Amino acid sequence: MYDIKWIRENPQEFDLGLERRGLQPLSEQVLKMDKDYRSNQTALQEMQSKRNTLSATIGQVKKEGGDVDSIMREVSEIKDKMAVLEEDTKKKGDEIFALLSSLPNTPDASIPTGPDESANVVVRQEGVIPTFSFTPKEHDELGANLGMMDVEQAGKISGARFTFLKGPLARLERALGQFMLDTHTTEHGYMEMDVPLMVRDNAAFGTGQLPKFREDLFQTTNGYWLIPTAEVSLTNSVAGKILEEKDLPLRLTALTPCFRSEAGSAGRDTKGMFRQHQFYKDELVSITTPEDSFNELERMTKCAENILQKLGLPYQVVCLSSGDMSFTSHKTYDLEVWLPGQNRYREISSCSNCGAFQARRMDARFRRPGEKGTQHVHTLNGSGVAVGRALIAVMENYQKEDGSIVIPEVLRPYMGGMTVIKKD
RNA sequence: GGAAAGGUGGCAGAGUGGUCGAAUGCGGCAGACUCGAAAUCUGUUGUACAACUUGUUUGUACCGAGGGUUCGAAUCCCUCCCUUUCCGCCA
Repeated sequence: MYDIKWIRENPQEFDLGLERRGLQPLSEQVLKMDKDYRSNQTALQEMQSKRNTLSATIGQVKKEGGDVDSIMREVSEIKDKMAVLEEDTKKKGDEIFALLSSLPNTPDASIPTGPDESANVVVRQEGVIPTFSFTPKEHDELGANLGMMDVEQAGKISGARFTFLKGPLARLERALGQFMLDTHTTEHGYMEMDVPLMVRDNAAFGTGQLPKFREDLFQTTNGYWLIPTAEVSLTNSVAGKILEEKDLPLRLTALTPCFRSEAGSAGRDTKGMFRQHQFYKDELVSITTPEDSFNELERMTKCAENILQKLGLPYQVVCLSSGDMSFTSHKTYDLEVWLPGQNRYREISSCSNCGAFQARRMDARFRRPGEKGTQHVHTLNGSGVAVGRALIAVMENYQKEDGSIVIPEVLRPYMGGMTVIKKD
């Protein structure tokens, strides 16, 4: 959500941001709407002021036993005019709000401009891509051969994009989630949170899923939205609040299931459990001051990277281009993990600085000591990391020729000391 | 799900149609007293938007949310949300 005052002061910057997003300039239209709205508002306020004064006079005169008929008639006339103006003003205000809330965040000056992922820039690559003396298999084949992954049966009871995991493989997924959560809370200073998985409209609006992306979400029969990421609940934990500067940054993490309809991705990644309607993800959220948010983005990305490093998974960090970034983001780094079975890097995490974009939508503010008024906080979110995809990455990177999977050192304590998963 | 009582400023808590943005207490901030602190005393203390003469200015809105009644609503009416208590059900 844009700050209308900022648009008034930086119309050309506003248009440039839209252009980099592949959209038409709008500043002229927005400023015209804004001007009309404000002149309406001023006229309306003058009427309200007059009405208030006259009404107060009525009270006064009545007390003194005077005659109030003529004043009441006067107020009546004002009221009639007000009703019309009021309606028009509300309409104008709603139109501006609807337009502004449908526009994506401005891309930061530091990120590449481009229409889509082709313009993304690889920032760095870490880890060693493993070599195999055999042709490495994809995770779904490995899982099926082990007898621990059943997509077919899941399809029978739930349809496409669901999976059963069994035995040690199910435990490995749980181990990954616990390992991530423990690492973020004990080493990275994040506070563990347990959050609602179902939210109302206003929360989904706050983080930017609504109104534009409702078709990507699942909704219950009584109107709740299933969270597509814990970002929704974690970030909205400060919705409507005025925080103290000394309490920032807030660093929050939660391990939750995520629910996505995957409406726009029919036919993509249909094999195995790469793209599911339901998956676990450890989410990181930071609430910061405006001056700290860019440093926090670097820090958050490192926290997510640390998980992949500890797991011994090779990956690259990609700075997303203006055309590939999500709706709410100001700057985004994706972490792409190496998948030997697919022989390429695939997204496993996305860390974004949303600036004040979400904070304005949910009215999350902070106060500086000694300063009057409030400012919106900056919000950041990142996957730290997607658990289902981490499972895939571990399976494919740690596979042996006989189809067994070596368990990474850091996960063994979570696996009761088990070192390898093999068919029994 | 049934019944009842409620939702007021950072917190507690008055206010049931007319200078109520809202008493009072606590907290916060500033000052006095003090070598300093505590106690005490004095003052001050919400948010957002708009306007212009950009000011310790003026106006408007905000007492859970949205509607309504009225010349005038924190106060009356309707709908919704939330909280608490009791009952029922339940992991």
